[in-house]
Formats: sequence, structure tokens, C-alpha cells
Amino acid sequence: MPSESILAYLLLGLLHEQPLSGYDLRKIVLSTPMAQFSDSPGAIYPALRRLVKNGLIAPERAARGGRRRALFAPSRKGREAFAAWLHREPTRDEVMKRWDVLMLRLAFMTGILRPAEIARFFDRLQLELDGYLAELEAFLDRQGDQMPASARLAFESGLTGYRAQVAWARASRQRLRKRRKP
Amino acid sequence: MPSESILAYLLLGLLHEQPLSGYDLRKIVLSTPMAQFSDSPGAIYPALRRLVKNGLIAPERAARGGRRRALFAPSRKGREAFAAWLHREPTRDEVMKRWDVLMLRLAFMTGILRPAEIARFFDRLQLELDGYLAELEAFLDRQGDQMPASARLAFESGLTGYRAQVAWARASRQRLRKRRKP
DNA sequence: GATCACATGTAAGAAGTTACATGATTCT
DNA sequence: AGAATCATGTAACTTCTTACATGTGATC
Repeated sequence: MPSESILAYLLLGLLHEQPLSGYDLRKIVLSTPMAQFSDSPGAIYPALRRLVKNGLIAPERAARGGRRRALFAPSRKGREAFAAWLHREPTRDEVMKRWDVLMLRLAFMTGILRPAEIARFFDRLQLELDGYLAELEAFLDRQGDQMPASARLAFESGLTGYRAQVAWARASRQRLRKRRKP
Repeated sequence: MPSESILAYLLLGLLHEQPLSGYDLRKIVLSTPMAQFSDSPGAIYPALRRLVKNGLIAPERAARGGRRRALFAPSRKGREAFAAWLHREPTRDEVMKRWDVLMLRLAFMTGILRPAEIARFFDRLQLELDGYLAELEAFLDRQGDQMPASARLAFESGLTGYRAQVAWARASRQRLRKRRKP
């Protein structure tokens, strides 16, 4: 079962709400601030064709009178693959290098995962976040003195960012709990 | 003049302090938390060869008795190219999608750029950061209500992160000013 | 002498980038 | 009709990933 690219999952997720064309998808990706993903036709159209080839989406003949537009909708297999992707537990590696992907997964969870599963995502996230933050702080203790001034500033940018995310995760988790028993 | 890949600039920067082998570079990248960059041999060795081909680094014959190790050091052209890279002004696009690259540049500045130039980097950074944050907040005002709950959380993670970076940038800029007149 | 860590490399393939190409439809 | 925009696509190139290959010096 070939794992899809991030962009492919993004497209697959967008298609869950309604059938869309490649052009629609490009516009959405372009106008959505949370996606630093590619809106170039050279990325989107090949990704769509891969999804079709793998049976995760299927073209819908749009009888719409206007221009030719190939609308795509996820297949059952596509929905399953997407749900499986959302179910993946956040790893330390993702926390370190692919925070954007974690947030992309989170963004799509409502309506597909149950609240308890979203809570589990947050639990895992907090665990790995805390662990990584501890690593960073240990590194600062060991190496902080020897770092050039600007390197230290850059490092502190990272620290600051992760500390903010820890606070965000705690607050979000809290809010989830409240919403479930209002 | 072909612009190098990010990884190539990272290697070029590391070589500024002392001649290193590909293996050394891999170990440094692997053990340094601020780099989410690749430490795989399939990325590093080709990148080194590109740098050699472009005349930015040159091998040093290490007469060291031990194992064969190809040590590389930056050429004059390499130092110039690296300084030019550090001099690039932060763009909105980089603030949005390549924060890691901006921090990589910052990390290497001490000793190569003058304090006033580093201050300028921060000024530009604050400008683009403020601008982008305003964009995000405007987006939230417009679309916030219609966002699914988890999408909203993911969006807020971004907001939180950028707000933290704004504070970090302000504090860092402040510290720079102090350090210059102690 | 066998084995392990060091050190460098390559081959195949995935995926994205830039830039261009091509029609169709709507607008003026 | 001519221009602009919609909509899809392709070609060439770059870079990274994964996985394997190779040899050498150190270690037991």
C-alpha cells in the first residue's frame, strides 16, 4: 500500500467536503494561509493523477454546462486511507521536523475522528512535545555557552516556538474536554 | 550563478569554522537540534560534490595518518557566496514557509556580518512578521466562524507560534542594541 | 582473522519547481 | 473578433529518500 505524499493527503482531505476540480484545489491551497503547500499545477495535477491511479479518488463527470472541469471525489478506499492517515500517532520526528503536517492532520479531524480520538492525538502530541523540549533545554545547558551569539538567538527562537506550542496544546486539550461536557 | 540548495549553504557554513569531512558534517547535522536538514549520505555527498564543482569549496589533502578522509574548506568564492546568502533580506514568503531557513541564516551571522547588518535582518524580519500576523488575524476574522473546530485549533497553533516569534524578535533586537554599547 | 565502526559513494525513484503549451469559454 | 481568464497538462531539472555497495582501519 503506497503511502501518499503530504500534498496528496491535503487534496484528499479537501475533496472530503465536496467534489472539486484541480483548479478549485489550487485556488483553495493558494488562498488558505495554513498551507505552505504547493499550489503549482506541476504539483497538483500529477498528484491528482496518482490518487486516481491508486484508486483513492475518482473523476465525476460534471454535466455542468460551462467549461470542462474534471471534478474528483474520494472513493471508499480513499476515505479509509485518509482516516488511517488522521489516525497516525504523532511521532517525535514529526514534532521536530514536520509540525506543519501534524497541524494539517489536526485541521481535518473534525467530522472524521471522534472526540476521544482527537484527545488521544493531543495526549501523544503533548508527550512528544514535552520530550523534545526537554532535549532542547538539555542541549542548551550543555552547549549554550559555546554558541555564537546569533546561533544562540536562532536556537532561542526554536525554544520559544516550542514553548508556545506546549501552552497551546495544553489549552486546546482543555477546551476539548470542556466541549464534550458542556 | 546557480543558487545553492539550503543543505549546501548549511554545509558551507559549517565549513567556515574548520575543514571537515563529509562524515564529520553528517555527524554535526545529526547531533544538532536546530537542523531539520538531511544527514543522509545520499544528500550530503552529492551536495559536497556540487559545491566543489561550483568552486565554492575545495578538498584539502589530509595527510593525517588515519583513515582516508576528504576534508573540505570554503574557497574565497565560497565565502563570498555564503556572505551574500546571509545578506539576503527576509521575505514574506520565507517568514510564511521557510522560517527554518531564516533561523539557519541567523545562526551563522555572528563573525561574518556586522552587528548593524544583523540588526537590519531583525528589522526586516519584524516588518514581515507583523505583516503576516496581521494577514492571519484578518483571515481569522473573516473565516473563523466557519472553520471546523479542529481546523480552528490548528490555525491557532500557527497564530500562537507567530505571536511567540514576534515577541522573540522584539526581545532579541533589544538585546542586540544593548550588547553593542555595554 | 573476523568483525565492527568508519567513511564514502551510487543507483533508482519520488516529488516538487519553473516554465511553457494548449484549448475552451467568457467578456468587451 | 480579440483579449482575458479558466483549466489542464507536460517537459526538463533539481534535490532528497531509501537502500545498497565498497573498502579500510581498528578491535577482539
